[in-house]
This record gives sequence, C-alpha cells and structure tokens, in this order.
Amino acid sequence: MEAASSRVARVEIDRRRLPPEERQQQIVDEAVRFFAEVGLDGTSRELANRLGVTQSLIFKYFETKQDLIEAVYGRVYLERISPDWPALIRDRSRPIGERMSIFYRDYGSRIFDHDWMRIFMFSGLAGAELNKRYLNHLRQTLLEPMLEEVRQASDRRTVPTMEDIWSLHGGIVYIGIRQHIYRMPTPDEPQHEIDRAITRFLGSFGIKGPA
Amino acid sequence: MEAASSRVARVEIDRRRLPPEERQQQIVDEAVRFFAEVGLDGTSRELANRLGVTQSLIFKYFETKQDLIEAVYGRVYLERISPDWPALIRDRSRPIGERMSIFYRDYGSRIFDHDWMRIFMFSGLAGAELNKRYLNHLRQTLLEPMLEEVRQASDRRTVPTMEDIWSLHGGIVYIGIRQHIYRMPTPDEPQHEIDRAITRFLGSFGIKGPA
DNA sequence: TAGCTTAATGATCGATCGATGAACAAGATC
DNA sequence: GATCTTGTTCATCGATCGATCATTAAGCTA
Repeated sequence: MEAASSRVARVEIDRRRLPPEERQQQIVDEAVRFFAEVGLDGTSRELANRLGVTQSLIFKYFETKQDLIEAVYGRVYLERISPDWPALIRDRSRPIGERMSIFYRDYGSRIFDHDWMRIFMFSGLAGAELNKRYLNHLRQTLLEPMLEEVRQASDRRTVPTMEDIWSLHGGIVYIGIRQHIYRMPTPDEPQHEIDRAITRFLGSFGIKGPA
Repeated sequence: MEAASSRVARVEIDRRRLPPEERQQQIVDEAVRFFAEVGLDGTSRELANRLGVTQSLIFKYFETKQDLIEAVYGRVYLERISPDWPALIRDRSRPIGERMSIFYRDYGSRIFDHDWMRIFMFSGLAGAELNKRYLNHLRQTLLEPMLEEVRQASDRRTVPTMEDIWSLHGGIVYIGIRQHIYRMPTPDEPQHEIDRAITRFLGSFGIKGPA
C-alpha cells in the first residue's frame, strides 16, 4: 500500500470541500442508486455513509428529504424519452414494423435499467405524480400516434384499440419488471423477443412485422 | 347517536377479549389492507389504531414485525392459484383459445386485486422469496403446459417460445399494474381485452382464438 | 358472586429517524 | 504567511420506531 494521502491517488474518493454544484450532483447520483436499491425509506445516514460524508451535509444541499427525493425523480425522469421518437413513429417513408422495432429498441435501452425500473416502481407505489405524468406523456406523444399509424397501415378488417397498444407495451415492459423487480431470468438481449411481439401484434392487423 | 355501549350495537367494533385465533386472523386481515396501502414499512402503531387495539397487543400475537409480514405473505399467496387450472390447460377436448380465455378470466379475477397487486409488488422490491416461488410455480404448472398446448395446436410454421408466453402474460398482468400501482384508467371489465390479446397471440401461430 | 385465567392495556426502553446549529478547517485571496 | 469565505463536521434535539413487561380487567367456572 502506498501513502494514502498522495494527492493524485485520491482524485475520486476522500475529496473534501467540493464545489457546491459538483457536491449536489454527487449526492443525487448516489441517491438514485441508493433509493433504487433499498427504497425511498432509505435513511439519510446510510446514504451519507456511501458518499463518505456526514449526514448533516446532505441537509445543507436539500432542505428536506422529500426535496432530495424530488431531485432523484427529476434525474431518473430525464433522458428517458427521446424527442426524436414522435417523428420516428410518424415517418411513413419507413414500414410501421421497422419504426416500432427501432422505437422499442431505443426505448428498451433506456428503461431496462435497474435504477429507473425500481425507482419508477417505488414512486408508483408511493402515489407520486411522476408516474402519471410520465405515462400520460408517453401515451399522448408516442402510443396514440403509434395507434394511428398502425390503423393506417392495417387492412381495416379489425381495427386496433388503445388497449391493444397497452397490451403490446405491457408485454415488452414486463421483461424489465421480471428482471429488475422480481430478479428472474430474462433474455440478455431482448430485441429478438421485442421484434417477435411486434410482428405478432402487427400480423393480427394484416401488417408485416420486423421479424 | 344512540348509547354506544349497547351490547348488540357493537357486534363488529369495540369488542375486547377475542379468542386468540379470531384476534390473530383479524390482525392479519387488517395488516393485508394496511401494508398494501402504505407499504411494508407501515408502523405497528398505525396498524393498531386501525384495529382499535393497542400497539403492544400485536406483539402478543407476532413476536416480530417480520413474522407479521410473513403471515401477510402467506395470506395473499393463498387462493391465488387454483388447483383446477393445470387440468383446464391440458383439456384437449376444448379449443386452446377457449382454455386460455377461461384460465385468464379466472386468473384475472384473482390477481386484479388491489391488495394482492400492491403487496406482491412491495415484496418483490424488498427481495422476498415469495415472488420467485410464486412465479416459478406459475411457470412450471401453468405457463409451460400452456406453451406445450399452443405448440400442439399450432400450424408448426412458427413455433412459440416461453418468452412469447411471458409476453402475452405480461401484457395481461400489465392491466392490473396500471390500475393498482400507477392508478391509471383501465377497462372496467378486462375480459374483452384479454380475449383480444389471446386471439392475436394464437392467430400468429395459425390458431383460432376466443374473440 | 367470589375466584381464577388470560386477553388487553399502559408505561417505557433503547435505537434510529429527519433536521438544526455551533464549531471547525480547507482553500482561495491579498 | 495572515486573513477571510464557506464547505464540512460534530453534537444534539424532538419525534417515532419495534419491542418488553408489569398491571388491569373481561369473562368463564365453581
């Protein structure tokens, strides 16, 4: 072991007196991982231990614990929905099956995430508004346009409904729930199963799918 | 207001000195509703308030809070899987679509339940063994036989996989998750949507569905 | 109705929670 | 290198947690 106090040896850890913005970001980053693991009832003391700081320091950056949780909500909420997706869904120069495959590939890469899945579930159980806002936004900007596109591409013999879309969506999301909530075995790369689900879905409306 | 001490007027409430078995059952019943609402971190004092007894009484019937939670697990776990379902799934005198429709109608009537859905999710997030035992049992006794029956009934052009079954299952379960976890609007009577999902699923394997 | 069993209460313990404020010290400024 | 700013620590508060135990009283029995 070298001398622990070497300046360059502790670039990441054991640093004191950080700039406020950096410290605040560091707290939120660790809080996301911490609350995702133990739930929103995790204590400020254990979070402080993981950060290597004292518990009181957290309350220098967040007046209440609820403020910290709201900051965690904001962090996990961000970057989870791409602004490019609405245009992708409506891009009729590509087959609807290809559009849905690409969308759910990108979507899955963002939500099949341990921290996101668990914090989203914890906040949902706690009755937070985060979930309703997120799901309403998802429905209005992505799922309802997707429904319209599938209707346009269908053979009109049977017309898809919004609940049909939710069923497809739920079947895909359930992969992440099995993996991160129930900790059950799931496919390493779920794209193949996603494409199969999309193909089955589109096929029932007379549309060719991606798989 | 009448005299509150009337003997017949307080048949249900304000009864003291119950037989131990009756009191224990009463505590577990209320604990199921209580923990389903506020989570497994709900306090023994608030539970006692809802029961109209003192907090210390709960620890006369359960040595630790964890013992009470285990009793809650046992209560919600029971009666959630019918012993008749394996035979139903394998009953080839009926079309596979009809079998799956009946199964998921009965299954939905048991799991689209506020207390069950939430306690199952709370326990899953807490890492309890309940969820893995339940899902493994569900897979082995019901979903894998269902996969085999669908394969038998299919036109063999495309062969269904276990992940396909999970996708169908997840799409159905997701209705309950939207309703009881996220508290979003869902169909009052989901049987129609369930049958549509089954029909889409079977149709993609060349099988006629229930809807 | 007196006596006995025991279900239930009331008081309290030690630990832990979120939150507060005084004291300290790291690091920039001159 | 002395001084000042402020990020951080230390000590502590009141509330609340699960859990314990002596005391009380409901309800059966003789």
